[in-house]
Amino acid sequence: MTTPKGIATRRRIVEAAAAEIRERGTIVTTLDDVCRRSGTGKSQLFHYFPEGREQLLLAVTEFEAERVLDDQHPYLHELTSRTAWEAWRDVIVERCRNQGPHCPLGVLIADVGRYGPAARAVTTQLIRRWQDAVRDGIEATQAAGEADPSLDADRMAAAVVTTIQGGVSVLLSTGSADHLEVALNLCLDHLLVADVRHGQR
Amino acid sequence: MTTPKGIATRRRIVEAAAAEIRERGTIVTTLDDVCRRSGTGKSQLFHYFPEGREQLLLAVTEFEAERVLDDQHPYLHELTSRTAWEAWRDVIVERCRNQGPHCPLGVLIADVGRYGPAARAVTTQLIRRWQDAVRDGIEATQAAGEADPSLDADRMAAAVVTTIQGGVSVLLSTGSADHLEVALNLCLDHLLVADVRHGQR
DNA sequence: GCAAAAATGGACCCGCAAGTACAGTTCGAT
DNA sequence: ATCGAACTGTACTTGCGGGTCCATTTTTGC
Repeated sequence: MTTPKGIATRRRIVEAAAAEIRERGTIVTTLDDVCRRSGTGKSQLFHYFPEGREQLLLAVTEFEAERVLDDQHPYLHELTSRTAWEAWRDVIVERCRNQGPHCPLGVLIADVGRYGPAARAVTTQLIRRWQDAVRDGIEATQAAGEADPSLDADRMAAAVVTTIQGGVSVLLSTGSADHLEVALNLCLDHLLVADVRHGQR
Repeated sequence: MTTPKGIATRRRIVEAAAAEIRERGTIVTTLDDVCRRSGTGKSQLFHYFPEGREQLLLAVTEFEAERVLDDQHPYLHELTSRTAWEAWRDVIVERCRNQGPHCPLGVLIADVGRYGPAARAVTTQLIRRWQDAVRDGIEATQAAGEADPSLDADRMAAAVVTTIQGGVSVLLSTGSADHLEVALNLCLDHLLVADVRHGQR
């Protein structure tokens, strides 16, 4: 049905679209932009995405969701100590600060995820998967005795994910990642068992 | 320059646009939709908003921001006791749950606030004002001895606002307000001095 | 009452971007 | 080598939505 060449082309289209959307936003990204950037024509685009724009957007959503999870994977799988959590926080904050409004995650949730129910399903699943990974981390940390054992891990994970979402949301509105940092710190303070340092920052 | 009648018309236009946007989203709301709903024609619209769509969007942003703050005002100004905080939380959660994706706040931040720097400035200011109000509440609660006095009120307020944002953001993606509730609960747990009940919910 | 300004109705224009048609080319299996 | 399927290029159509024009009606200040 599809040759390697076809697969490669399709992939190029999705990547181009994802990049374009990340850099300039969903609304302003046109199919011609995508074609230009991927070095293809509309005929290819509609060949691989017969349903047109919406279908492409969905593919981009899935692509970016995978990217986000892959990106987080190495950190999420060693969340067992306070230092690991703080390192993770630093990565997130620093990445958001650098990428600003081009953060894939932000674009994904706040932008792409609202183009039809299919895309929403993908983002919902992304949140779920992410939350699961965080939950595992919390449980591991509790097992290691570094986190408050009385906390419900899944609820705490939900709160963490929500907090990140909020930080990104504020980032998109104000351009500053400070809220993200502050709110995440608060989460960690609440999660990790109190030790010497209990002031801010 | 403008007669009462004109003011009324302008107002109708803004309200119609706001409603349309709340219900169906910014991108899909067309000027003709607004005209139809407000019972006016394009000529009026461009009479009152010579700069066109963008100017209207800005007016809507300001309008909705004011609505949100007015809506919150009665609750925000008596945040002094644990019960008051919990009542406030309930109002927010319940309101979001009912309105679902039509929550003005959510649309405002995640949707409208991204159409041009002017609108973004308005949402930024909204966040700032809201955060200030929450901060006042936190300080009052601390003074009343019901909140952890070692917390930096402004930072805590930032975290609270961020959390709400996140909850709304997740709501828009998944349609569920559960994350909002869980995350807000966690915030309150962290803010209010520990008492008898320390489990979840 | 009456000019001037404000308000309104509705037809019109125009550009853009999504989507289509179709012809031509490359590939891959036999 | 060849035939059919997969792939690609280009030119086109079309609908929609932002924005304009102007003629007409209403309101306001005096």
